[in-house]
Amino acid sequence: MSFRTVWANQLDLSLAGSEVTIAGWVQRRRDHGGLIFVDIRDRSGIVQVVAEPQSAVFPLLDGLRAEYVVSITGVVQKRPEGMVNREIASGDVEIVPTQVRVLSQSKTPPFMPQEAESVDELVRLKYRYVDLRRPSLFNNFRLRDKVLYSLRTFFHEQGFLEVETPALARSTPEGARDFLVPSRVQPGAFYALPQSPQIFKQLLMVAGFERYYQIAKVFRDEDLRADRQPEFTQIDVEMSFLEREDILSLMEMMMKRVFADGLGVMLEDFPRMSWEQALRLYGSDKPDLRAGEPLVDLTETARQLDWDVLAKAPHVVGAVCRQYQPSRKQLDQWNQFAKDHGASGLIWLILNEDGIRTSASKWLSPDDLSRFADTAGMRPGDTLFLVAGAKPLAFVVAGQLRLEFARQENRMESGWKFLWVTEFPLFEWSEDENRLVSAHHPFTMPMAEDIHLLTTNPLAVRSEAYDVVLNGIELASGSLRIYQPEVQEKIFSVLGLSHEEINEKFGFLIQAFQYGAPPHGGIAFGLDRLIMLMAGAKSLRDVIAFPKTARGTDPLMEAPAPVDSRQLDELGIQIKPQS
RNA sequence: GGAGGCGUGGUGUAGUCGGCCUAACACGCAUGCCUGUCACGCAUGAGAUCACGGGUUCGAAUCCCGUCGCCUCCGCCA
Repeated sequence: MSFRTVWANQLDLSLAGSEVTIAGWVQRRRDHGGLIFVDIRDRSGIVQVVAEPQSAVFPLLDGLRAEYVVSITGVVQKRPEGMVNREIASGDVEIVPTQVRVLSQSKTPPFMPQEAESVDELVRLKYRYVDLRRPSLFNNFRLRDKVLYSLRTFFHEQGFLEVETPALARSTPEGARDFLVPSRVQPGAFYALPQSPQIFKQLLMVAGFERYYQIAKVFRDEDLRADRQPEFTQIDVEMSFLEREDILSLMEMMMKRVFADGLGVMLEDFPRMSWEQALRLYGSDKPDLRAGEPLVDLTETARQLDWDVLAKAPHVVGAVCRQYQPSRKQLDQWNQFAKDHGASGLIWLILNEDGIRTSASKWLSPDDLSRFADTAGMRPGDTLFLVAGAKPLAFVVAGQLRLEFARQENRMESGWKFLWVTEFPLFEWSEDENRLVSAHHPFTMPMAEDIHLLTTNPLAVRSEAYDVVLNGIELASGSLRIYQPEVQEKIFSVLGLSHEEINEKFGFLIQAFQYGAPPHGGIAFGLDRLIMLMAGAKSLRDVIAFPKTARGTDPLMEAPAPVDSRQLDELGIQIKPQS
């Protein structure tokens, strides 16, 4: 006797009269004294079982409680006239049981799966297996599986090999804090869990694998957010003998395939934008194209003024809010918003049929005002916010204002707004360390036309790096890699790494590149973020089966946890008392 | 490292400017009644260290100090 012959959502009128066996959990029991209804839930849906007192299995149904696991055999019966439930797939029918097997009893659960939505997340994580029973969560994993299947099919068709790389690797400088794993065999030495399989995948290119991918777990010991977990999954890709364009179009094809297979959505071609453009047009390296029009650069218009605050500002950036007439209080709030984000203040212009109101009426003539309004493309009813300041700041603040306005006023367009951001700077200045650091990572290839600036003006050097941005979220990041050892050494020296450090940290990579490295490049997508966006989930926790809390703990296993002193002894580790 | 929000039966909340709280309501749970429900209905009942520790007070869920936990954001995340 099998546990199950059909899924709950397969039951419909076509099966009326036939005998079936269903298996699942008791979702609810409705006891009418003489008549008992029991809803049975499996991962496909729900079906109603009904029994009258004269039924041989009536006492068994009577004894069922929430979340008992049962297998029920019975005859599918068309529901009486007017008793159809349109809410569930099997709502036309019900099962009249002939055999009820209680496979497993359940204690009263801390919460019912169907009410979990409103339950405290800590409780849900502690009883994650109950939480995961609710369809809305389960469906995220169905989608995740679909996407992974689609990805693997795509990669396989395109000649990629799925290759696993070590989880026990070595700590590398630069980048996020590593999770360390002590070695027992080499006392005092540590492995590091990979922040990405970066070096391994490049070594695979040197090895001639040509096209590699991996659904790779990676680890970063940094503080967490709704969209950040300490361990997460990357779609890691690397390929040889391809130009940047080839890589971008292949990866774009991949995303289109995934959205078609996963959601039935046909994506349009992704627009391209340089990092410089992204900053100037959206004040961000991950523009959200749903949030309306780009910023307007009004620096030139400001130059003509007598008023130094604007005329002498390095940049004056405008954000146009269409059909928006803010109140006095709202204007104050926007001003505070700008200050909170580092601007010295905010100038506003409100255009109406009867003229322009402004916070700068003392300094700007009517002519000045209309020049601004014209240049910014204002129409009656619009509000223009101006931010003056230095290069990144003025754009960034205006960009954040643009975003926040769209959010607050519900102006976000719907849909999937992808874009490529390219030509990132190769280096950034680190105030903390008082030195240049890699913007992407130290193996990123500089753009050929900028190589001559490496020593003279390194901050102006652009790189062959590219990001995929979806709805304002960084989804993927990649680059062409340096494959000439002399260029790599040059980069290391600009980064201020000594030969000893280079040899100690990256010697193996430099050495590998001396044995025939092909031109290569790659990219890594955040799989969890992708699924989160596709599923419309608010947190990564909703697309990871057993996620960690914001403090990095797992309430279910109660990890991390202290270990036995014998384990520490074996590792030669002593715990310092907390000060 | 910093900021904010939250913490009251199993779950969700009310009560929080000190007393009428011997802590309320809904869901859940238990028992009984009920033959067409699907958030079944009705009745009865059990169930609470008011996160933890300290303090103020005649009196603390409520005020003060500290700690812990959860969530969100900034820093951080090549």
